[in-house]
Amino acid sequence: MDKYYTITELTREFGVSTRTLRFYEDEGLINPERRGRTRLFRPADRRLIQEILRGRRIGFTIAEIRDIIRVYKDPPGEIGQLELLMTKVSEKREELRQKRRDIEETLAELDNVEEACLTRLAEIGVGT
Amino acid sequence: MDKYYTITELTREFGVSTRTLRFYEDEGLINPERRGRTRLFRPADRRLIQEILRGRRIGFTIAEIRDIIRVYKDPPGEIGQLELLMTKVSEKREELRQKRRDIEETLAELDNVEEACLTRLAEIGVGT
DNA sequence: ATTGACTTTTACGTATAAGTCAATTTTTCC
DNA sequence: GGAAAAATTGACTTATACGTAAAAGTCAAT
Repeated sequence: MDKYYTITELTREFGVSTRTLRFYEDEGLINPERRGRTRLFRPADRRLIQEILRGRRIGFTIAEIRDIIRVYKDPPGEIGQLELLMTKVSEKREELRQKRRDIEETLAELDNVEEACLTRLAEIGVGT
Repeated sequence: MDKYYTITELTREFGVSTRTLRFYEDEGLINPERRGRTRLFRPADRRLIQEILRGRRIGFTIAEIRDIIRVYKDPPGEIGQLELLMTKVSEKREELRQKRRDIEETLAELDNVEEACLTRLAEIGVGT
């Protein structure tokens, strides 16, 4: 049987527009099959879209996401390319760790904001 | 004495341009003092800039950063406003937690990418 | 064969968050 | 006090990631 998805099924599941998925195809991130002109998304495409959106949430650019995806499909054969890629991977890793720290700190700050709100609410609530 | 910083000191420290800091001022995120027309940044401004850049790294928009900053300066007096803010805080918290999960997963993936590279390198290395 | 819901392509438009440039002040330093 | 360095402003430009509109094509069901 080999299940496939229509474009709108996926837009609904992931909360994106058809334009977005077609854009990702134009950018070479996904390559759904076709029946006539209509795109047929396979489970593999669906998983890829999940990855793309995850990258997007983290703030990767399309180009960066493309780089990462490409390695899975087809790790480069040239030593220079491989080393370049590994350097990039290291950089990304550092960047992500920094982001994680940023997130931790901001989460702590949100706690403060919330507390300030509660205090203020209490002040107002008592007075009335 | 009360130390203050010039705009270029801060641009160097944080790796942003003067235009960026002025942009943040235009957007109402910071309010450095002036001596004549020249901006004088106090430690408080500096800390604020750190926060702004942290927010930026995480991917917050200027508007969102402004919202968060505003609460510190001046928590709103209206109950409705406070409740609205707390709702936003909750949403942000969820968003950040999602982002943290995304980061964890992507870090794990980068490990795989790296391993694929190493494997490939070994393959090539042995053959030559 | 028509309706309705969906999908396609192409092309141009838009918002965000700055970056760039150039022309002036302003400050600093000797 | 005058040159050099630094800072300011306004206007314009840029890149990314889609949005939107138009004009057809597709398909299943009535």
